[in-house]
Amino acid sequence: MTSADAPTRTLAHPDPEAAAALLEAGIDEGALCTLFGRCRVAYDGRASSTLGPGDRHVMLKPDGAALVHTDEGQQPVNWQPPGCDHAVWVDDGDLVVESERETPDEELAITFERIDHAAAFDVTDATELSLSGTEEDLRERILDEPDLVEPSFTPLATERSTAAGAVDIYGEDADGRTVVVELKRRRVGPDAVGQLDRYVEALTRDLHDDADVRGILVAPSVTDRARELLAQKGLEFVALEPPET
Amino acid sequence: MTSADAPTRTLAHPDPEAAAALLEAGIDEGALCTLFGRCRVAYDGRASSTLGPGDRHVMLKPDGAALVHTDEGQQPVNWQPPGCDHAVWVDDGDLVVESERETPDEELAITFERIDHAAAFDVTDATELSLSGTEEDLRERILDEPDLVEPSFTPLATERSTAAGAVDIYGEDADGRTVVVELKRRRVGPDAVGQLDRYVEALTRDLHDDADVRGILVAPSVTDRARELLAQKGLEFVALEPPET
DNA sequence: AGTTGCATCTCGAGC
DNA sequence: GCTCGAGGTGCAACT
Repeated sequence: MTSADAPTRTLAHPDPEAAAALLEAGIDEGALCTLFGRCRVAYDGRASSTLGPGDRHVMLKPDGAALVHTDEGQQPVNWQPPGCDHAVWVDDGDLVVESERETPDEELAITFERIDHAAAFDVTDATELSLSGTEEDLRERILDEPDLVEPSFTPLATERSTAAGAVDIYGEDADGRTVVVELKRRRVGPDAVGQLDRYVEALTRDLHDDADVRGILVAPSVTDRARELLAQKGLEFVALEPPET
Repeated sequence: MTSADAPTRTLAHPDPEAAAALLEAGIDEGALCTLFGRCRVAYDGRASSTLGPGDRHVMLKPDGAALVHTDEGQQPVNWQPPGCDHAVWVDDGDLVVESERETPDEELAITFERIDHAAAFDVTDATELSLSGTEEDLRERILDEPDLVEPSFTPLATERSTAAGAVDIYGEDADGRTVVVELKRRRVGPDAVGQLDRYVEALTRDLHDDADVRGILVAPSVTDRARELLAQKGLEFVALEPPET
């Protein structure tokens, strides 16, 4: 492991200048950089926020993302999306990390009054995540075995576009009636009913032949309120989960 | 800074046993722990996923959250929510980090074949984020100055409950007609129209006096499709943003 | 514990 | 670039 590769560089309790040098080099080289220490954070863009002094972990990604994590929560307390430009400097003895973008105009500024740790990691990761149990898996399950929706259900198209958007599965029932199927990988609430209702209304309008269009919500389960809404709208529910594999 | 405090402990290129010892101690003491190195990841719970070998940054929080970050994206490629139990051991020469919870039963397993860096940070952060530009700010703006919705609009309640859920602002117009206002802090699409429509229908039903209920969507702007849906449903739109401060 | 809706949601696909 | 909907969404408030 030669220093020319310099795959990982760390500094314990660096002064602001040393930390800034490490970060600048790391950002320049496409490294993933981290900081830990006591800092204040200010954000302004789609909204605005300020955060007083506290110990936090900061990550700067080579794609321009920035993350500020406290000791709690899965979500960062402050962040900046990929595509931002990171900049670092020393202001009045404090290390300042700024990450900004345009469209929308957003800026995140982190001011460290104490730096416990700084690091730059060379990172390569071409591997893609393999995920199962998604809505797409549920769709494939139904296309494989349409009777799971109801006997003699016939899928005719997926992602069929309507004036209200694309419906998950478009098909017809044993009597030749048009059926709109909306899929959800998990238990559904009122929003999913509204979505299905929009599609059914749009399709009824599109077909303009007064033939009633059936709407079926397919999900593992429904909340009470969603079930009431379904009844009100004359829509149906079929309990079905994505396959386990 | 004494070793009894041990506020920050780091290891460069530790062997699996040393890393495991650091992590175990850090988890035990409520420290925020990080790892960087080449690893594989497997998740099983609400869905299932696998991720082949690659360089990633792993964070274990004292509240039980776990985050696996690659070089790209704001979101972790794998994670575990707060409330999980972290466990660490060495298996066949590899460091294994596992984080699991029940309700729902979920498990995340990270296997390191190379460890570049391990750290444990003592972290305290009582500071709360101050955020502005939210939907609540928009609501307060309207309650302060109801004419922003329309002249002589009178708010009567916020979060008024209906059979379809709580409406943002419930009030009446200059003619005494019931008005339902749905607020959005940013540009709205079809989903927001569906939401407003649900509330208007529920309230019309609740009041059961055939007095028509007006529905007004208040947001910075609307998409074309949402505008069409509003027209179809006989709902209205008022352009208004959250205050800048 | 379950439900509901907001979020600086993020992210990807389609247009 | 915008739009739309999925997401292992997370998250807080409320029941």
